[in-house]
Amino acid sequence: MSKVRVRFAPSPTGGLHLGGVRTVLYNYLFAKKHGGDFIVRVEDTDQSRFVEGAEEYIFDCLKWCGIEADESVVKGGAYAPYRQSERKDLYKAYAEKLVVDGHAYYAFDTPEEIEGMRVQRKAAGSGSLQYDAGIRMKMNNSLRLLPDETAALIASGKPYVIRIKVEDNSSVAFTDMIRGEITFDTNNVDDKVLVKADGMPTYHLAVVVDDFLMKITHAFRGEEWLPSAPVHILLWKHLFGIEHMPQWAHLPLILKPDGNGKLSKRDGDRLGFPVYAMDWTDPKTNEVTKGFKELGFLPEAFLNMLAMLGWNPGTEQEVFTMEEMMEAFSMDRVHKGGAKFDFEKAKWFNHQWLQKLSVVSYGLRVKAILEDKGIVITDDVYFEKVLDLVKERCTLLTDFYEQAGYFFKAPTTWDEAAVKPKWNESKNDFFISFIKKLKEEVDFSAEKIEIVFKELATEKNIKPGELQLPMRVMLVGAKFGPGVFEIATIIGKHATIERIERALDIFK
RNA sequence: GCCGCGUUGGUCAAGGGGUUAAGACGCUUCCCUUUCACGGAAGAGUCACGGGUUCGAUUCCCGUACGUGGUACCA
Repeated sequence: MSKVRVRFAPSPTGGLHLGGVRTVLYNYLFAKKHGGDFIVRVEDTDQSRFVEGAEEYIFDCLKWCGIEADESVVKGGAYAPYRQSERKDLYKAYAEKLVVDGHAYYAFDTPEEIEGMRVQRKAAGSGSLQYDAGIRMKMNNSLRLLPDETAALIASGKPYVIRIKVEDNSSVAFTDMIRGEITFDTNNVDDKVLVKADGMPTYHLAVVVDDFLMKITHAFRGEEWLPSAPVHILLWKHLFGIEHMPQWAHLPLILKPDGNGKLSKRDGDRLGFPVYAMDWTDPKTNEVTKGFKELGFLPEAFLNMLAMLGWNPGTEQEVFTMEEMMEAFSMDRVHKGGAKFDFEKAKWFNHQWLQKLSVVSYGLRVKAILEDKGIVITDDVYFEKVLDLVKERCTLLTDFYEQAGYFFKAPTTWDEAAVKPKWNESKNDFFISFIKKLKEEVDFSAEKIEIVFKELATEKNIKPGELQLPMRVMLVGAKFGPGVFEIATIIGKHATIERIERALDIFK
């Protein structure tokens, strides 16, 4: 068997959606598992939808995911160029060949004429509104026109498209790696446009030509392409021979968590979770759409979560490294049905991965986030102590700031509602005495502080429990976080005393 | 409308003619913790429906329902 070659073929029209990343992943896993090549080909044949910066953004996302293409517009390769707009002239020749062989034809119909045909067919009660065998001999195309007329029309500069001629009363079948045998009746397949009036190929022609030229062996794409598969198969048959066609797999869709339908960017905005891999700024409106990266996801967790959304190894393992995924992945274990996206589960994956991270790696990532918030780490020993204590409390990288911010900045607001209602003179006394004792204390370990605290509480005849919450609020500002005495020992004697004194002013 | 694809707890899912129908997320309760998380334990919750085939169907077949995708000179 020839070397496995797969491709991801995005259109540079905006942010990179979850489903797109998953398609990348499955392609990549499959390629690497079989020692093959992963190619990224940019499908920019629709100039009207082209968005500035989208292509670069897609590659940034891949980079963040740690996925590098073996061949692409940035990397180059033996089959360059990898941008379809730069391959424009190539496609036309294949379409012309199809015309010569009788598998395609020139069509001069204007959009209005086509629309008119649809209205008429509908009025006549036809089930089909397609441009197909049932109607094409009534349309303005080279099938109906005399050769001279066609030639004259083309020579006159009349805009035209090239359409595939789909034979009726036939069937086309192929084997999908996920779904098995799929058959289509050609009566339901219309004469799709292959070359547009502007000379650009449509997706249908371009994928087939490029997959052939780039020697693609396996083609994986979203399920939304299934209905147009017969067109592609027919093209393969007419142009290159069905035996050279790649093996297809149509991946299940990722659905919105609530209600019905495919997950869209709008669902993320509405339900408060990201849909794009990274922040995407629309160049026209400057509107920013949140990405998983900026929200505090680890790429490993993001990919892991995506892998499990539609694929399952059949074991109980859920947390996978890229290497483990490559090992375990197989296309026949990909689900047929779409899966609803669950942000809670996504966060669970991130938590798992965060805990797997080494202190060094965790620290590096967290530092960057803190710096964005204006906290610069100067004391690494101190930082590591904090990290060790707070590490497991974070689900997202960005949680670290709220979970540990008080280690770097004294609180400026306090949860007074949690303290004041039960605050009294004797508690105030306790803390004043406590400060005194702390000042004398040389051993400022958590254990020692706790002993001092509890002894003093007993002496003053107050339950330690009633004092711990106020103490926590004094040090943290709120009622969360690790053990109070551990916090105290880390921030140190000076800061502990200072924070208690400060809060005492507020509480009284 | 027409065509394609799909349907195991709320969600992701394993399984597959005879099982107490895995596991995970979420949820509830308890333990840990005089905070909040984490962690540990327990619990509730399911084979869309109707016909076949079969000794037996959640599993196979056929319908129905529902969902989803396509039906563009978009990808």
